[in-house]
Amino acid sequence: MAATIKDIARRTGLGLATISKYINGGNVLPKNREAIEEAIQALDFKVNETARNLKTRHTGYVGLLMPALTNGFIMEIIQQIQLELRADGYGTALYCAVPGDDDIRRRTELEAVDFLLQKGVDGIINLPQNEDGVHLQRPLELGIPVTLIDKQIPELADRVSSVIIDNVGAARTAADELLNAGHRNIVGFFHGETNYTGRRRAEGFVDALHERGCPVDSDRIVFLGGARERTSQELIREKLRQCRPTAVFAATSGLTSRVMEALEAEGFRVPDDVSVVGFDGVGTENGHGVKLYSMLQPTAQIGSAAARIMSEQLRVSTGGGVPLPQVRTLPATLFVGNSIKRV
Amino acid sequence: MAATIKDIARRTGLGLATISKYINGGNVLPKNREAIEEAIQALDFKVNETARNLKTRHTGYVGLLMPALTNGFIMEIIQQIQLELRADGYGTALYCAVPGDDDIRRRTELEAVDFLLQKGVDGIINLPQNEDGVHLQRPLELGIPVTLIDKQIPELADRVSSVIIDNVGAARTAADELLNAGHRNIVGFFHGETNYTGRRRAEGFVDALHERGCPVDSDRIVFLGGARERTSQELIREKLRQCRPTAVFAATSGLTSRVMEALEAEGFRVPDDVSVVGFDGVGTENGHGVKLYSMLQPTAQIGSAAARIMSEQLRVSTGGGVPLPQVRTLPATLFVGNSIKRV
DNA sequence: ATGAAAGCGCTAACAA
DNA sequence: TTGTTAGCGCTTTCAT
Repeated sequence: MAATIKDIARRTGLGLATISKYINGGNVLPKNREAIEEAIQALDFKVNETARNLKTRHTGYVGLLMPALTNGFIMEIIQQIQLELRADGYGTALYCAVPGDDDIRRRTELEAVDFLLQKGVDGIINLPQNEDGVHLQRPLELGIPVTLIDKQIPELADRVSSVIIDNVGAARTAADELLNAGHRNIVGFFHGETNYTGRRRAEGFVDALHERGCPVDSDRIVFLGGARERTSQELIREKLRQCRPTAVFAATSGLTSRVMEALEAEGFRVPDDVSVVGFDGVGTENGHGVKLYSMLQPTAQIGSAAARIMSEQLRVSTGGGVPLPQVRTLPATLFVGNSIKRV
Repeated sequence: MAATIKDIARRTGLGLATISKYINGGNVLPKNREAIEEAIQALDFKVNETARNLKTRHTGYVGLLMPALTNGFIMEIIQQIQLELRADGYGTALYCAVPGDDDIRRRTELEAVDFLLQKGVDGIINLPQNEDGVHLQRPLELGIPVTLIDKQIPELADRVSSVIIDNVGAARTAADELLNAGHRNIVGFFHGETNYTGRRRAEGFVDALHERGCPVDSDRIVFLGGARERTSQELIREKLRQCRPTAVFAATSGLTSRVMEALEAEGFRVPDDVSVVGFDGVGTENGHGVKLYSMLQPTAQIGSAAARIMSEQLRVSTGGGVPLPQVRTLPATLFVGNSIKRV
């Protein structure tokens, strides 16, 4: 049986309250401090967090609610978050959704929140699927802090913090790179017209074209829906045949792979026939000479910022202070490959 | 304030024990059952797991102790494990180590166990870095079940279960494929001579060569150490220059990438100059015509088996029965690419 | 600075 | 089957 503070109290002849106080960093007479420390050593005492939690109504866990673990972006963020939460003493209760179409992902996210609430997490870090934030109503009502990753939810802007990248700027940079190389027939592939990041990136893409006086053809702004890989592959190929672009921008890691496949299937060579800028580092280090230009998201910093904000909110909700919801916007960076040809 | 069983008791006029019994699936008179259900609905009652845990000495969390989240293999296993643990009502307390050399990884794994123990997990699923299992002594003494992934620990064979793949068979399959294509000058790259999976795969590789009467040149069995990427890249290139192999086998996802880079740097074309079989699906879908042959590990099944075994152990440690440590060996499968040329 | 005592919400004897 | 009661290990007033 593990030792309890009762054992420490007995061994030192002190009262429970004194032991408890010491453990929690309170002031204790030097000689008592020594006695307690000795006893803790001798009995190998560790506080029972469950008992403490019952009293304090905390659990020491932060729920990390993410989409299915299917790409490096999510993976790196998770790695960083759990690392930093741990440094602050928090455990990471991981909840990755099942893969599926938009609708499934949204629905499972509701269950996810129930599960995490039932487990009693102190806070939730979430890369949301429900972009209206319905799933966060209950946690918020219960006073459980929420930090968003990758997306903002306007309806909740005054109650939750967000860590996002400058999507508009990222897409703009990508487009600029292509424009600078002289391209005018550029097709941009975006993920989901109803998707926050998809919309923002399309926005930046269009902005850049406008600014440079490049005619914006709505036919060349392509939104592809959810996880219907089969279909989107077809759509990409169709679009390539139809537009015969000299350059393409893929605004997502998944789209980057699919676009590359489609290009190959349609007989486009990179960069001779078509220049490419991708996303999230897909194709930047294949061993075949071609290294894709890519917009790289600062995953470690995103995770880091999210964990830090969460810790802060948690500290605040314990002590005093005001938990101002904040928005951290981080820049994406351009990976310079060799997949762009001047024309 | 959330409702407690006390509230339910008051509202129904029943005793605490009856409510508790009902909640835990005990027999209750039909009319009482209805009353309780009604009250639960009305008061939106949810059991306080912390309080329950304090009493039952469980936490409902399984610690998932993994190396740094740096590749798809680990990612897919984590995805599956947390999915299945959840289905059994368990939360997943994720602990991914910091990246680093072997020594750092081993040391951080010790801290990891401390952390998880302190958080009070009911069981630990672990892809071990300390191949002697020192880090698992304490959990085992405390009666906390442990399930290993990817590696076995002989010293602990009678106390922990393992889920592994048939490493010997996988390497043998890879080598056979190369041998069948007529290759005799084959170099195999393995991860760490002191590494469990590295050794097993080398074993299978050598076995296959032997069986086919192919001379086994110890120069062509190359072990590369930890995370010193810079150096191992150099070593690979040296080896390629020295042996001028017509075929290579890379026994790890990381090695597959590095070997491909080295081949490119040394001017080997795949498959014209050299045939390649890799691991874990790296390079199987790059968009440039060459699709690497690869040994694919059944990640979902590995995760699934690990979670199932853990659930079983947990159930057993709660109730009766004997938690026989078991070893599940799953086969790897060959992905057929176009990176092998007959000679 | 310290100690006594109450109680967090639940489970599990034990009695009825 | 049901209710009473005694804790699980800790924190926290409130006296001292």
